[in-house]
Amino acid sequence: MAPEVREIDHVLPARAALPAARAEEPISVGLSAVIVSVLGDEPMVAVVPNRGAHAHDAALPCGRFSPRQHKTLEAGLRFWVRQQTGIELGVARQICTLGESPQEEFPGQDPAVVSVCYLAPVRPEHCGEAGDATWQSWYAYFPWEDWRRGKPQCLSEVIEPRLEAWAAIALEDCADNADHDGLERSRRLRIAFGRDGATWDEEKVLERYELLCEAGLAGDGAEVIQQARSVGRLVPTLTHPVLGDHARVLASAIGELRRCLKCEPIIFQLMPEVFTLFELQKTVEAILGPHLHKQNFRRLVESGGLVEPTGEHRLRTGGRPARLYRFRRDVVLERLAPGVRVKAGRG
Amino acid sequence: MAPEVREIDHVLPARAALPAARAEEPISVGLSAVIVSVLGDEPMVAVVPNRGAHAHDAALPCGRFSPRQHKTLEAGLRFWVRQQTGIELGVARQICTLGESPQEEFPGQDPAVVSVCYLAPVRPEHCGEAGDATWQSWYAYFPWEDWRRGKPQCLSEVIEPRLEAWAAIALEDCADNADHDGLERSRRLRIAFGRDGATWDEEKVLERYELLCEAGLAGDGAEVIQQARSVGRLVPTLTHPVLGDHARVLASAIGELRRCLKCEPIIFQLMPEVFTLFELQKTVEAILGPHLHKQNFRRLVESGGLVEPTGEHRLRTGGRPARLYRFRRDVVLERLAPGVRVKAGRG
DNA sequence: TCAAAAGTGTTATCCTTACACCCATGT
DNA sequence: ACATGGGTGTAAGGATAACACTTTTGA
Repeated sequence: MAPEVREIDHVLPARAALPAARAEEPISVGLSAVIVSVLGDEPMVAVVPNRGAHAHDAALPCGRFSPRQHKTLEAGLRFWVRQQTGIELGVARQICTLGESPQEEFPGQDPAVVSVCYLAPVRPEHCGEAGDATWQSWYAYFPWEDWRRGKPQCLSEVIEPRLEAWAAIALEDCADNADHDGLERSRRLRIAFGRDGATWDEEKVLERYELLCEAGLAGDGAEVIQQARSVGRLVPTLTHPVLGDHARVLASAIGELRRCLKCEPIIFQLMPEVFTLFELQKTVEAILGPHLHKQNFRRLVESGGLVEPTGEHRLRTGGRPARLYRFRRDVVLERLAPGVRVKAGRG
Repeated sequence: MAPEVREIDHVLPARAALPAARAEEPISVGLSAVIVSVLGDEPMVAVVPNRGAHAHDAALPCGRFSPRQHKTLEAGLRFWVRQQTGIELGVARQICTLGESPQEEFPGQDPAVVSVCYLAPVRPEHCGEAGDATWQSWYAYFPWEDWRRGKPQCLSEVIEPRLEAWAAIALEDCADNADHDGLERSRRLRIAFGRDGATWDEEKVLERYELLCEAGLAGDGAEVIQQARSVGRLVPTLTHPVLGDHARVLASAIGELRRCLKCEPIIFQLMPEVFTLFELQKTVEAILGPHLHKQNFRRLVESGGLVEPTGEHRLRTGGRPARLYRFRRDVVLERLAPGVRVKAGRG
């Protein structure tokens, strides 16, 4: 073949001459990181102060991908995270790529942005110094996801009634095109929020957040906080700090973490080298909600070959000294989906 | 805030003045689609003729994302797929985003490419006219993944011996830095290919492909085809047609499909509106490999509420007429992970 | 008549769930 | 002493895997 044929061609074999395919169109590629850890039984995410134009209190660590400087997307991510938080990431897994169109008001001025988003678990012992970054409980952003003390108040008292109303309105307004909005809304509600006999699925974090946004209950959030205050009782407000588009990314990341907790040993990337089974359970529960009672959880994890005792013990646990355990790295050779196989649903 | 503050800032809050963050650097964003279907018990992927410089016989349908023309990444994807194959996509799920650095030989000439890749299942009845595209069995690219007739020959006779050798060489060469290459290699081999007592995990398609590439057994492929022929018997060659980087994408997509088959009703996006349980089983087996015998599969899927009988029957099945079934869309309201819960492993 | 596929029924086994109960430490 | 968490045993229940067997068609 002729030498002037360009590498790019194997990715774009056909119709490269169409206007849609001009290379000159400037696109910038962003990288964002959801850096999670569990500190003192609380699931945390690293956020950095936001200096942008929007009324967001904080943002996820992020930056622009520069192919000249970084060989891979992940290398770029590590660079920005190191820069902004001082954290040296271990593993990072891609969760999604979002496209954001340029603002209508300033056409041609902003390059369009595509954001590649990552989930990066960090052990608690590496969370000490984090530069400008701070750790924030992720339930501060999504209080309805926190079932550790039973069903959250804000769900029953604020979210559910208002979502029902929102679905009902749609039913009246467009009763004719049923499968489009009306029926769809209440159906989505049932699925995402476990209404009406359906079960709450802790993995559907993004679905729930998107419904709340559509219903005006999350997103910019101002309206909701007022609503919550007007109830007159102590009601958790929805979305204290505002993350803007990054809230969607955080929601995806939480969902993904909850999902893969069950079939991969990813939980051990959030644990210190040695730990007690109780600590492990608390960490799992921080992420998923309460699930198993002690005895069964222990059996599950020990007889499942996920952990092995170190022989050491930990004193001052509040009770009897506890055996210390470590992750048994060989599980991945023996079992097929070596996660914490807690059953989705109550426990 | 001042009006000249740009929208982009909320994505890039910090250190925007660093050289790494220049907006002028040209990056092009590609979109690729792995369009899968199951035609006559064979899992297929849509490929288009490759007009590029490389010796690839074909490529996945793909194109460049143009934010001016398409509101979202998915809209862009649909555009290119329609253009190149005539197929109107139903659902499409993102599977990964790959970064590809510019070629060293032509510095500054090629804009760097980031590819966002999608998996799109298509029903067999929509596969008739596909423009320039053709349907290719995905096992043509990855014959070692096809366990429908037992363990594939090419695995035992070509791949396994050569991979073992490849791992052994590394062990000798660098016996000192054990955890880096040597031990790593044989460990990865065990995990990906189920060697040495470990079980074959059908979901690890990408891991296997990457190992084969590293070992020189896949990728450009020429060497392997020679090897396979030299055996003298009828041995399936590895990677007949060559897809270049798109093979990685295809591998990811197959893995993802196999994964989510088990916990989502995605299989029904590959089935016609009505079908027999046998057809359903054949489709599942085409994707995963053989797993359950008939009776248990039927019970699983029927008592699991995934399907409901239509009341109709299909004649000329080769045997007794079979009941026709349809997908019960309400499962998603009742069950938590409503997939075809076939156990990973033999059946 | 036979092969092939559709169906029915039953049993053994494993895994999960749930409950009851004892142990060791710090306050 | 008692609260708190650590740790053991065991029985009930449900889901799955494996088996054997009958039915109905087309060639």
